[in-house]
Amino acid sequence: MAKRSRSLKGAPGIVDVAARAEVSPATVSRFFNNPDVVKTPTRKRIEKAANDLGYIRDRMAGSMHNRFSGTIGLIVPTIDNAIFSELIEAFASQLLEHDRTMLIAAHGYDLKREIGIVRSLLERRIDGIALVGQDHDAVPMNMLAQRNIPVVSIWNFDANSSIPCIGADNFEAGRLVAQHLFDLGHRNIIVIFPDTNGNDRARDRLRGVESVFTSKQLNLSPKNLKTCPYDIGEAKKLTMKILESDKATAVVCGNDIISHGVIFACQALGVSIPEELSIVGIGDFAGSAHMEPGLTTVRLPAKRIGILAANTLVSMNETGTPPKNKHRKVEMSFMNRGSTAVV
Amino acid sequence: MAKRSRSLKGAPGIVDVAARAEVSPATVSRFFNNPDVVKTPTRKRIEKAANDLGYIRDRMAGSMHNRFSGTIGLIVPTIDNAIFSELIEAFASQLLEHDRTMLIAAHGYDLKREIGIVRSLLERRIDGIALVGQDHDAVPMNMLAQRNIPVVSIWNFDANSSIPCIGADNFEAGRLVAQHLFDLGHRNIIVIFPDTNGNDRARDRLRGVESVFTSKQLNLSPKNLKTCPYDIGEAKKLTMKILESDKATAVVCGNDIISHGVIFACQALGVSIPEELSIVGIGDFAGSAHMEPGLTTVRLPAKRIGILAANTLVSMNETGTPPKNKHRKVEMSFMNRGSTAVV
DNA sequence: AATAAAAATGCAAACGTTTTCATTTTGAGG
DNA sequence: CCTCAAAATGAAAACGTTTGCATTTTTATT
Repeated sequence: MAKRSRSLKGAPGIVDVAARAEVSPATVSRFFNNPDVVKTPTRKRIEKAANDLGYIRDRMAGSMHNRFSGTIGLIVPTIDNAIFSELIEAFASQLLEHDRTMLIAAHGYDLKREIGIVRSLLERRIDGIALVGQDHDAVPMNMLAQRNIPVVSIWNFDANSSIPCIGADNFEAGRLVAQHLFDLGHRNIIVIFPDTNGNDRARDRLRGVESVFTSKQLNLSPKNLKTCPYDIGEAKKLTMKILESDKATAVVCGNDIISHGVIFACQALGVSIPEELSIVGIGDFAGSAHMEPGLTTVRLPAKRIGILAANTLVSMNETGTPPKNKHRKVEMSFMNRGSTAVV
Repeated sequence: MAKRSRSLKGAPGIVDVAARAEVSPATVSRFFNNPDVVKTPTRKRIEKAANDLGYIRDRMAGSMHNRFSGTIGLIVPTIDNAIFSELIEAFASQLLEHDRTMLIAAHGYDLKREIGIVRSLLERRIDGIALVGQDHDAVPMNMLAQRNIPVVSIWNFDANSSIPCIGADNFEAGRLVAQHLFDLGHRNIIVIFPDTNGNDRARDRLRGVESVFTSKQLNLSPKNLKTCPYDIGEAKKLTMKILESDKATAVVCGNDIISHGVIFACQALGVSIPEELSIVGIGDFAGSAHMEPGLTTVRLPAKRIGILAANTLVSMNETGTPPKNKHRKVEMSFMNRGSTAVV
C-alpha cells in the first residue's frame, strides 16, 4: 500500500490564511465556526484572504477537537432499486442544507453485513446514523450505543422501539390494502411477499394482511402465500407460473416492485386488470401512478421520512438530547387507482 | 450551535489498546496498518486487547498524518431515479471491498450546485471523486486540480476528455437506436429528449440520433424534437398530447425513463406497440426488460462502470499516478425487444 | 475624560493517530 | 557462545484545527 503525501506544497491551511489576514489562526477558526464573534473589518480581511488563497477548511482536523465530523451515515438494504431512492435523495439533500454530508452503504438485506458497515462508518466518525427498520444485529447496535452515536430507525413505525424511529405503520399498510380487496368482494386472494426474515417492514405488512384474512375466517397458507424477492423480473416469472393454475381474483404484493412484475405478467398473459385480476401494492414507487392501469397502493412518504430523519439526527447532535417525540409516525395515503375493481 | 464532547469517558483509543497489550501505541498503529511487521505473539496480544476494549480506530486522526481519509466522493445528477441507482450501488460496494466508503451527493442537473458539493466533499478530505459526465463548472474542477485530488468522469466516454473517463459512447448509443428504427423502415420519427444543457450524455446521444437523420436527408426540428425531463409522468403526459395530432410511426427517447412514459401513454390511448408505434430507449433500466412489450434499448453497463470507477480511483491514490488507460470505453449492448417492429 | 464591563483577539495546549529515528531484541553464521 | 545484521519495538514529533484562558481593544457609563 504505497503512501504518498498529497502535495508537498500542501493546500493552504488556516495559518496561511491567518498570516495573510494578519490575525491569529484562532480568529480565523472563529470566523468559520462562529462568524458573529469576529468584528466586521477583521471578518472582511479574513474572507478576502481565504478567497485569495482558495482556502478550504479541513473538517477532519477540526473534528479532532470538537468530535463532530459533519458526516452522517445511512444504511439501507439496497440502493439499486426504486424502494429507497426517494428516501436517500431526500436525506442527502436535507443534510446538505444543514452543512452535513451523507455516507451511505447497502447491506443487501443481509443484516450480518451491517456490522462491517457500521464499523466502517464509525471509523470515519459519523455524527449519527439512520438505519432502515427495527431488525438489526446486536453487535453494531452495541458499538453505536457504547459510543453514544445518535441513531434513528427509519421507514417502519414501532411504538415500542428502543431507539427513536420515524416511519409509517406497516401493519396498517398491509391491513389497508388487504381490506380494500375484501371490501371489493375478493375472497380468493394471492399474497406475494419477500422473505420476512430480518425484514420487519415486510413482516409487519404481512401481519396486517393476515389480520384481515383472519377477521374473515380465512388464513394464509403456502397455497396462497408466495415468496418472491423485490425484483420485477422474478415477480413476473412467479406470477406467470401462478396464473397458469390458480383462479385467484386478486393479489396483494409486498411492495410496488412486486406489483409491477405482476402487472407485466398479466399483460404478457392477456389477463385484464382489473377485470380479471385486481392488484395492490405498497409503497407508491416511481411509475406506479403512471403505468396502465395505475397501481392501487399505499403511498409511504419516503421524502418526508428522509427529511425528518436528517433533521432529527442533526438536532440530536446539536442538542445532545434525544428527540422530543421518540416515535414518530408519518402518514400514509391510500392511492386508489385502476388496478383494483369489484370482483 | 451547542457543542458537547461526545463522551467523557471517551471510546478507547490506541493508547488504551497499547497499554492493555503492553506495547507502545506505535506498535498498535503498525498492527492495523502493516500487520506483517509485527511479530505474531505481539499481534495476538494486540488483537485481543483491541477486541476486549471494543476498539475502533479513528481514521480521521490517522489521516491527519498520511493525508488519506479512506473516503471517496460520487456526485450524480440524481439519486431518486432508476438512471444511476445501479451505478451507485456498484460503486459503493466496490469501494467497500477496498475498505473505502462513499460520500455521495446529487446536484439535480444543476451544475452550479456542484460547486458547493465539491467544496463540501473537499472539506471532508475525500481521496478521490467520480463525476458524471464531462460538463462541469470550472470552479470545482480547479479546486480539485489545485489539490491534486484524483478525479474520474464516468458514464460518458470521450476520447478527448482532459480527465480520465470511464463510460459508454453515447453518440453511438443514439446512433444505434435511431439506425434501428430507420432499418425497420420508419421515417416519421419523434425524438423526445431532455434539455441537453449541461448534460453531455444527452447531447451526445442526440447528436448520434441526428447523424442518422442527416444521413437520410432528414432533419431534427421543433416539429419532431420534443423536450421532456427524465420523468415518467411528464413523458406520459407529453406523449398523450403529441399522439393526439401527430402521425409518427416511431419515437426515440433520451433514456428508458422517457420510454416508460411513452409506453404507458400508448397503453392509455390504446395505441398498440409495436404495431402502431415503435419505441426505443437508452439505458436498459430496471423494468425495461420485463414490461410489456419489452423495451428495445441499449444497455449501458452501469455496474461495470461503477466497479471500474471505484477501482480506478483507489488505484490512483495508491499509486499516485493516473490510470494506465486514461479513456476507457465500456461496451454497450443493443437489446432488441418487443417495442419495435417494421413499419 | 476616566473607569468598568464587554467584546475581540491572541497564545498555546490539546485532539488521536502515524512516522521517523533510535533503541532493543532476535536469529544466523562462525 | 559471540558478533553483527536484520527485525521488532519504542519515544516523541508531527498533522491542522479548536478552545480555554489571558490579554488587548472597544464601548458604555458616569
